[in-house]
Amino acid sequence: MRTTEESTQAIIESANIFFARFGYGKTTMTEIAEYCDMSVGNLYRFFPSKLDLAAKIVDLVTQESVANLRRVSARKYRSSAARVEALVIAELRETFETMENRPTIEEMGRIIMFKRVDVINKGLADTRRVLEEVLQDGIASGEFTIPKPDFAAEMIQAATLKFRYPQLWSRLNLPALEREAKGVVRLLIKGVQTR
Amino acid sequence: MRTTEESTQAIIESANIFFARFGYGKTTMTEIAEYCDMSVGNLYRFFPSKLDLAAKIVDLVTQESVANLRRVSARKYRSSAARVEALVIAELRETFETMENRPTIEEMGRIIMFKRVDVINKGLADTRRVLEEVLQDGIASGEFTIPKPDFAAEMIQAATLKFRYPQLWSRLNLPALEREAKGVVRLLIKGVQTR
DNA sequence: ATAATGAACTGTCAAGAAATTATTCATTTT
DNA sequence: AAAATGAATAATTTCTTGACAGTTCATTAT
Repeated sequence: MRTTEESTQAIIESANIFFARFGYGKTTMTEIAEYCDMSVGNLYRFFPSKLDLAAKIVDLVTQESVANLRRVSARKYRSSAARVEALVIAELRETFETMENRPTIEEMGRIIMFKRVDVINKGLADTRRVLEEVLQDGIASGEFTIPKPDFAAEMIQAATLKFRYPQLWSRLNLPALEREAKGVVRLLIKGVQTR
Repeated sequence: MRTTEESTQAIIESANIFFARFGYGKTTMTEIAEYCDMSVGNLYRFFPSKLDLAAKIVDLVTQESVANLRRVSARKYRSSAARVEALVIAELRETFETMENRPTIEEMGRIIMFKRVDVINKGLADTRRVLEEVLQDGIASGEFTIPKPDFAAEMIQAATLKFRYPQLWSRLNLPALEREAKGVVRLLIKGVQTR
């Protein structure tokens, strides 16, 4: 006899396994339900639709990604500028690898992007917060002069769009993308460095 | 009795009309040929495939767009920085409008992007050259300090990806996109301005 | 009364057939 | 010989229909 919370967790785990393995489209709600010893009708008492379940998975994947960026940010760097660069490169690598090696996850992300953009925007906002904290540190240390760090973080995020899931718009390989990302980041950093 | 050049031009005009009106997929080579009083077999003596014909149209549309950017660049501005901003905004507006009001052209551009990326890259290179010339002017006037203007132009182009055909990745309306583009451009410009 | 079920209902997908269109080439025209 | 044609060939798209899957709800179980 499971609690509501336990059932919810079991469904999420089951969905995670099936979506990752077979993709969103090929996974049926019936097999997700069966995997946690539940009827498909009962599953709908916990999640109102298949899309909502996928949104939850994408949200969890994104939070995992944000946590990873925080770990990258927490390492030792010689400057806040280097820290910003490390964040952008980390995100480039992670999204590049997702598209290369986890196509089912990437496809699900794309579906969520069209049908549940709020989930994507939340992920972007969380990511942006990590970046903003780094900018704040740079301000505190005197390295950066930024009137509005939240706005600057937003601008940097917009300017580095090309380096998230880059295969969508570029045929460059990862080393070339990293070089380009570093070039863009250097230019942006010069725009916020204390003169 | 037409010359080869005249026949080629007639085909291009015919294709332009039909592709713009009905879209690439819905237009048949037979109707393009008929419109210029030619058999469909003869049409293939001028263009090896339907895709090649579309690539030519996209190329011409792109050259038109580059010429427009040159006109924008040629206006009077108080600074090279303002000129760069005007270029980015002009491209944003033009691509936004194409997606909104000329969906058949946009769709054809997308097909060419996947199947004939060389045409797209050529268009980007031509656009970048306009930007580079503006950067060169800024260097000559002492406004900018840029070691490699061709590289800087490339970086600026990468950083402003979001503002070409923006509806592909954003739900913001045009005014909001312009504000964001200006924010990004200001940051980039601060990265190249003479200190 | 609440929780769970599984078949029915509704909507979507996929495979195969039919229709359409891109392309070729044997034939005709110039 | 070179240019043009239009039907044949090959490839792609569209349509049809049965299968499949998302979702609901009458019924059963707790």
